Amino acid sequence: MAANDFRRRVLTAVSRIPAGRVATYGDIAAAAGSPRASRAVGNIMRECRAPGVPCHRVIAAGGQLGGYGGSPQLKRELLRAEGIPVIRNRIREFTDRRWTGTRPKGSGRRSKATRSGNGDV
DNA sequence: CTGCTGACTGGTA
DNA sequence: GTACCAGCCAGCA
Repeated sequence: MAANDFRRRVLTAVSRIPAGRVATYGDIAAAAGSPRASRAVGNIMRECRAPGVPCHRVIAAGGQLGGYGGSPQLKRELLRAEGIPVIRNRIREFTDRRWTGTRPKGSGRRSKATRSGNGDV
């Protein structure tokens, strides 16, 4: 089943995040093949059993830090140490630093309809 | 802009 | 089939 497979994709996607950049759970989920599985990604990240997976580089959407097992503030320091200034609970220039995995950043950005029946999928 | 609430989804155990 | 989770988005104050 994809249980192990999905997890592996998520871990791989996270490990692909270059230093100095950040990705959101949603981006990781999308990179894993399920753009709506952001929650599931968070679940997997929490276990964080795989090495080489900088879960601290994975943050919530909007540039928010999101959570972190044990020490959320540690995450903030780690990001800051990588060259990512964090103000309060948000990443500075987040939109410019967010790494989507393989998607250009200058692309769309909520234009209209997104949640309503848009005949997508 | 910031903060909180509410309703939703997707995957794991 | 149920419960759990480190989210995401939209709306409101």
